[in-house]
Amino acid sequence: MTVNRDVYRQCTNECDDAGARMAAVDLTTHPGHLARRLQQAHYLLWTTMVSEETTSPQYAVLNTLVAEPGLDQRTVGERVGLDRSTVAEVVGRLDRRGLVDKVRDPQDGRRSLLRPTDEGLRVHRRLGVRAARMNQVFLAPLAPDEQAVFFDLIRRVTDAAEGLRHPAEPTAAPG
Amino acid sequence: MTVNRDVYRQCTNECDDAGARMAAVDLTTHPGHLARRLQQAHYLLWTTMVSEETTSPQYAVLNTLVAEPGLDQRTVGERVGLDRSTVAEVVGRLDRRGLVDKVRDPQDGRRSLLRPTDEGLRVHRRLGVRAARMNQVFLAPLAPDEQAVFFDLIRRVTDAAEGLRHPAEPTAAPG
DNA sequence: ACCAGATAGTCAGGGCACTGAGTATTTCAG
DNA sequence: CTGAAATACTCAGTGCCCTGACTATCTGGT
Repeated sequence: MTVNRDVYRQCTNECDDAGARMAAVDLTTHPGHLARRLQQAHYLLWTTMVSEETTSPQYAVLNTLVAEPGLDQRTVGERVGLDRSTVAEVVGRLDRRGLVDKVRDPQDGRRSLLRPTDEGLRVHRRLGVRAARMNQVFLAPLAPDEQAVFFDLIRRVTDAAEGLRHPAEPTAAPG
Repeated sequence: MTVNRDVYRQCTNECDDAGARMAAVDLTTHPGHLARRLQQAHYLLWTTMVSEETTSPQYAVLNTLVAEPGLDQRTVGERVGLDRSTVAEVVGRLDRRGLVDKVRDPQDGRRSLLRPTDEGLRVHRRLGVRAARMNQVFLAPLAPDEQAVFFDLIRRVTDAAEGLRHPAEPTAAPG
């Protein structure tokens, strides 16, 4: 009765009635928005429960180098899911703080070979304990079986999306 | 037989055998790492399928202003989950591109009141369609019931983590 | 009317993340 | 052996994201 299409057309700026609202979307059904919120929530918890100076990506890089000392930057990026530029920044910070050792590969002058220093190993060990604790708190709202589902669903979505970027690795000739 | 503890202690830098590996963790069991990967995967898909110039956070802000024109920055940040500084940046960009209108509140000189421009409404409408398509692609690896679980789990973890930051809003005196 | 505290926004600074251009090095075809 | 392509890295530019310090404004108690 009171609200018809003409009113809807007019009220662009003045009123904030059902007309304007109808055009908007519920962000809580947008996975990207949820992913960002999740990531932020984690960031916050990390800085309070794990470390203020060593960030989660830095720990990821350090962890990779503990697992496989002597990796070059490109491979590290592959392992943790970062592009060359970002890896360079993160490694640069770790290097400046004396947590990793960065040397030119004598065999291949393009590469920088990375390995954790003793201090890097110590930091890695210390943060590992704290990170485990933080993960427990972070995942506390989920039952154990839900946590498994949580991991599975996120991994599947992420892997599929990344697959869209790197279509058909040349393992064999496509049909 | 071949590998014992002594070897483990020595090989800090030279070899990358089981000893070093044992100290490292599997990042795929770290929710924070998965969250970051998920967010990046989404970012990538957004820029290719939705828009190169308007980012997902920008769309989130725009969408909020379409739903509730006349909001101030602080409230927008509350809605989309961003702090004041980030909101200021995002709004600044939207303003510079003429997608939102930013005026001083005559009633309260501290506030900036925001509303989408006509161009902002057009962009919002166009991106909404594309975003919906993108979400379908993004969530395609999950069955419909899994998608519901996906949303539910992420929301619960995120809400709980944010609850840790804002403990006990003063709605009533705690026990 | 006044001043202390709360509130909204800005700014500086640090870190993550990407693209695209440019450099150095290696590799491989001819 | 030589030049083109591939590769590893760096650098510039843009944008998101936070904290902490600062400014301007408003509010409430005296």
